[in-house]
Amino acid sequence: MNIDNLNWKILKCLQQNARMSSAAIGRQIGITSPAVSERIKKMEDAEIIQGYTTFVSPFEAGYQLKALITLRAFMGMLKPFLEKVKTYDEVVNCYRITGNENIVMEVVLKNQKHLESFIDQLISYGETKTQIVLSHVVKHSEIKPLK
Amino acid sequence: MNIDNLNWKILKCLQQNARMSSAAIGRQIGITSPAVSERIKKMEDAEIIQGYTTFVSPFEAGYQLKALITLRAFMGMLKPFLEKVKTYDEVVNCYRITGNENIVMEVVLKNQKHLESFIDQLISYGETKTQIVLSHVVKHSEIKPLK
DNA sequence: AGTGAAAGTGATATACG
DNA sequence: CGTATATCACTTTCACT
Repeated sequence: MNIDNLNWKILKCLQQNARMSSAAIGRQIGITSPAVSERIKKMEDAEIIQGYTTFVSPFEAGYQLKALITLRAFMGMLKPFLEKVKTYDEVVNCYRITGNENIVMEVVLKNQKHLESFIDQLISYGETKTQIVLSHVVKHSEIKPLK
Repeated sequence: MNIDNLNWKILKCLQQNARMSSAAIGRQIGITSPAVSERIKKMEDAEIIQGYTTFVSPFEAGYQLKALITLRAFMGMLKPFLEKVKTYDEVVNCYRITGNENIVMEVVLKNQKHLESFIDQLISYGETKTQIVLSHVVKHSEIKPLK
């Protein structure tokens, strides 16, 4: 399925505010709300739109630390880790990557003690490297059309 | 502002589907829709809720490669980079981190050629390390209450 | 802080260019 | 693929608790 100009305008609106009504989107781009709703539904069915989420402030939720943790899995420990990682509340994102290191995780933590106990849970799976996040410079910037 | 049990239930719904109506949330958690709307507005004002977004498939949008790029900025080049990075369409996330390396970016790219030209744009700011993302194992998992 | 009711607005289905 | 209309659902406001 192709993403035409109108759909890109809809995606721009929805990426900026997923709770925007079809009517409001329609007013901005110059079509009626049923037309917007139909286009959204088709993009959902085609999995161009993969879902809608809410950004909850980790800080306000009590997570005062953010870190990137890189894991170099021990022999035979990557597969068990890929299952286990889904169960950790601390892991917001987890990427499997090429190279000597296998995994990069974005994690949220209460404090240094929590970081320590979290890393302790990882040591059976492999060697870890921890980088504390000082600031989230670009946050989920929107996907734009290729030039 | 505190996040009580009811607000956590609302946040759970909204993190799973930001387009869920207040009425539908109310039915699930046992309060009326005006009560839900009011709680949502208060969490927005308190910046517990930082926004609502839509996941657009980078693949469907023509970005067939995802990578993590680490930057070790040259002396005096970090600040200019922190401004410049906001203008790159390829950068979905950018973190400033502790350690010898200053920056980790999650980037989406059309193909290897695009990766090459993107890295070329970075070399004036510092040394880069590129890790291709094989799979996004955990994708924006929801923020949950601390135990 | 939550309910219930009224008014306005939005969503959805259908018929039609 | 879009509009127009009608019906139903949702949101918002407000008086009340």
